Amino acid sequence: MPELPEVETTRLGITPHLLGRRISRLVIRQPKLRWPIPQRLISSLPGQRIEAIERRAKYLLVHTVAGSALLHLGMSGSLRVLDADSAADKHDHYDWLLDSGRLLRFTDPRRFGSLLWQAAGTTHELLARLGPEPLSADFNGDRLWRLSRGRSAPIKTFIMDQSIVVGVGNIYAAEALFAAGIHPRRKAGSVSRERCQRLAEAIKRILDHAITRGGTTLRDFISPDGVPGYFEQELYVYGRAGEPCRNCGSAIRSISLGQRSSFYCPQCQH
DNA sequence: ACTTTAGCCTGTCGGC
DNA sequence: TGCCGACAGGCTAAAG
Repeated sequence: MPELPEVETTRLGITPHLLGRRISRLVIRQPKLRWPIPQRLISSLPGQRIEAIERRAKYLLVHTVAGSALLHLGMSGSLRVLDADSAADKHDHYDWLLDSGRLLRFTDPRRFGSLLWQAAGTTHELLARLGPEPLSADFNGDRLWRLSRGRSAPIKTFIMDQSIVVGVGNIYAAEALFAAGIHPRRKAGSVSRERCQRLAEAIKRILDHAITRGGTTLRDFISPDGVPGYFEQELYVYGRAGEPCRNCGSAIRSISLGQRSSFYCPQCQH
């Protein structure tokens, strides 16, 4: 479910409920997520006060003086803030009880999400090799062009590589390539400097816009406030196989790249 | 050094 | 109605 805009929407939704609150207790019903919830977190987090909430790639970092909890939503995860007496459902894997009388609850049917611990002053291994944030100045067309030289991987696979740029998942990769007029299967190394520029700009514009629209609602994405995202209505190619291109009317095609479905317009993308 | 594949899980949907 | 395979928004680790 969640790509960068959904994670950012989640961050914005939970922050006012969490900031400055103390975590009184953890309730863990299912410790086996993408990785097991570390014992270090279980012993360190209770009693801590939440100092800040940051997003890095698709991770949410909840900072305390002892260290930071890293929360990842995986494919199907979501976070909500509820009253402390709210009954837990089948896929509600952990709760953080807060001193406000509310709780932060993680729900994730597929259990690809994670809850990890980063001790104060250290960087978790999973964050250590991440590429730049797509919305930062560190990520730009020149960098994309430079890193892609000599690379034979499809450009779509390339921009979904978290060491190149973070936060670009299947939906937004497809949309950005459409906006830049680039065929998803084109070798990354054969994309010109000018088109790398356009692609980087498209990634920024589309992600930024999706955040302002509250993320994309597909299947069951609901922001922490219960408001669905509205970006779905603005998709040009993702999930539109056989439907007419909004630009030229050609039928949108679907192909498989690296076991992920990819959508593109055969007329507008080369 | 890069690219590809397998795998972590469950739910849903379409076809028969 | 039920069974079965295909597929789903992420990402890492291992294999090639």
